[in-house]
Amino acid sequence: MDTRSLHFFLQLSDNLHFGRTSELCHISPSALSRSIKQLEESLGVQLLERDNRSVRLTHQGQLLQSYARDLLQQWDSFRESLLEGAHELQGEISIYCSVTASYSFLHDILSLFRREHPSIEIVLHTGDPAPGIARVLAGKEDITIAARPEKLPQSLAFRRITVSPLVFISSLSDITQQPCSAASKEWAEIPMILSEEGPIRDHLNQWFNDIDTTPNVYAQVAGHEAIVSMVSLGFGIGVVPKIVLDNSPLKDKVSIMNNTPKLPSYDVGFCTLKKRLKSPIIKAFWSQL
Amino acid sequence: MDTRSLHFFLQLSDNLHFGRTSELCHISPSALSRSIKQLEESLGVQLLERDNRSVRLTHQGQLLQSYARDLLQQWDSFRESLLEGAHELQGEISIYCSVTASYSFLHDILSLFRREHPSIEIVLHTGDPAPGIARVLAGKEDITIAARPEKLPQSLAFRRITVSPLVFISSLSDITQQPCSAASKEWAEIPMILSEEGPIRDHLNQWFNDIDTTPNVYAQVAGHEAIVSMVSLGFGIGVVPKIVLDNSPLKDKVSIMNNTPKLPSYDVGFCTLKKRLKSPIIKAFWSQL
DNA sequence: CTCAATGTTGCGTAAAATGATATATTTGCA
DNA sequence: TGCAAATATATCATTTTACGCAACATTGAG
Repeated sequence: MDTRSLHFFLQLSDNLHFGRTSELCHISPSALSRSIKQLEESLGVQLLERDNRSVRLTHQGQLLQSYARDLLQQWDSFRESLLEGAHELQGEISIYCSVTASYSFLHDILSLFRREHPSIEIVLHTGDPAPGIARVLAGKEDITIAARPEKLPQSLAFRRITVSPLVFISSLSDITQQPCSAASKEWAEIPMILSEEGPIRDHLNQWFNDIDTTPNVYAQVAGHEAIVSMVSLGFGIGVVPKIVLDNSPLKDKVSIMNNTPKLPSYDVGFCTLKKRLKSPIIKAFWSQL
Repeated sequence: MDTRSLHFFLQLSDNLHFGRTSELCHISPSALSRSIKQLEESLGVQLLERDNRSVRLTHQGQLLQSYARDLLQQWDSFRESLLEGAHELQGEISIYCSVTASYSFLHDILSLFRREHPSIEIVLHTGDPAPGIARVLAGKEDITIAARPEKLPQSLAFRRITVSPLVFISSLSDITQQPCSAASKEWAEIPMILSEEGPIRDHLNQWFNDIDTTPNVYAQVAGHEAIVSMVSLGFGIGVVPKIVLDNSPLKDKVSIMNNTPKLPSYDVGFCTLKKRLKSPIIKAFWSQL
């Protein structure tokens, strides 16, 4: 079945005349005759009773007439609705980031994006940003907000949002001595609250290595917010990007330590697969950053 | 749009893999690729985002997926219903005859026909049988019950039901003298109630011509039943087929006259266009007679 | 860095559709 | 009764379209 044949049939069923119909359809009479015959064969029923002088619809022909009318009309409507919808981008975009990021950067960006592309649904997952890049690589998410890793896979596109220094934090009420220089061996004794994985953990491992010390890991947690929480309770010293602290309701409960050597800065930004940028939806989001 | 392309698209949208889909559809990958591309062009929207490694549906693709599923399923259902309906004859058959005919012959025939072909609708028009044949010739009716005319047009098929003598009838209470022989000149005085047209009128004209008389026409009416009615009221003498009298509730109010010369018999039967017998519905009716 | 996987494109061939013409049949008219 | 017009269909040469094979471009994995 194709729409062309149905159009021919409809036209023919209206004026019941092969010659006139073939002119209206801009085909030769023989082509029309064959088209109808073929339609009848594909359906297995006779649609028209032909006489050398007249043409009339059979019962099945009448049924097809009304059915085909509906079908074609609905198909046209559907096609139009597709085209209308094509003018504005539609679809879904999934974003993975930390709670902090969703509060700080993402809110403004999403509200702007929503205004520009109201038909794109945004699926937001929050959690520990450390596995964000892995999730993007695995295709589980379109975009993540994450720290730029040491070596960015070539398949990834990265757009920096901000640079935030990594800071050591300790509880205000903590009576533990605060080491200030790399020479101090007291680091080995101080309980540390660290990320399980991710660039920060890598940096810290390097940092401890530089001062020839092995950290005394009190707890490994997932999520920067949890680190702040545990530090504020006096469980130990933690390391978080300063921006996490700025957005934390517990920021008054902890203090920033001024250690040397400094940790590298936390390069935070959007991250997606380069090939996903070919998708108009992702591209629209990306180009708005 | 044709159903084949839609089937391809549906299969592809399910497993999102050109290679596997092309095998399932028994076509080459290139044919599949081109078919989808063509579908996209005909709709004016992109249905799938292709990557050399993956395929995913766009928003419009998802819309088409659900639409096409419905469309194809409904089309299949419709096709089946057409085929089911094709086993038994369906349609309409229009019959024109006199009230008498519908009472006498038609009832039994129609009840049998109805039992054999319950899906054929019967449209019954009753009236003066004289114009019946003209109506059939004009295509206004499929079948009529009528007297066989002197010269039957070649395009008509005729199947006799019965032969009924034409009889003169007069009112029982009528005091007018009843002429019994052709010699009588009194015919010219007797008021006659005649059909407007039709074979009976032709026969009567001939009959009066044979006895060298011109009828005194009191009334020209349409419909045999009306003649009986007027005769019974004593308005004059009429001529009707005997079968009309047999089926008339007024048959006790009139008497049959025994005149000479006799009128020819009324050859009554079914009549239809020969070419209409090619229609299975008409043929079914005809072959049942 | 090479290899395998995958969608797409070029090209030659096969199939299908098309239009012009011829044909069979019927209707209308002289 | 016979002839011309009308009409759907069969036939055949031509054009258009679809198809499959092979080659290609791109990408991801080991």
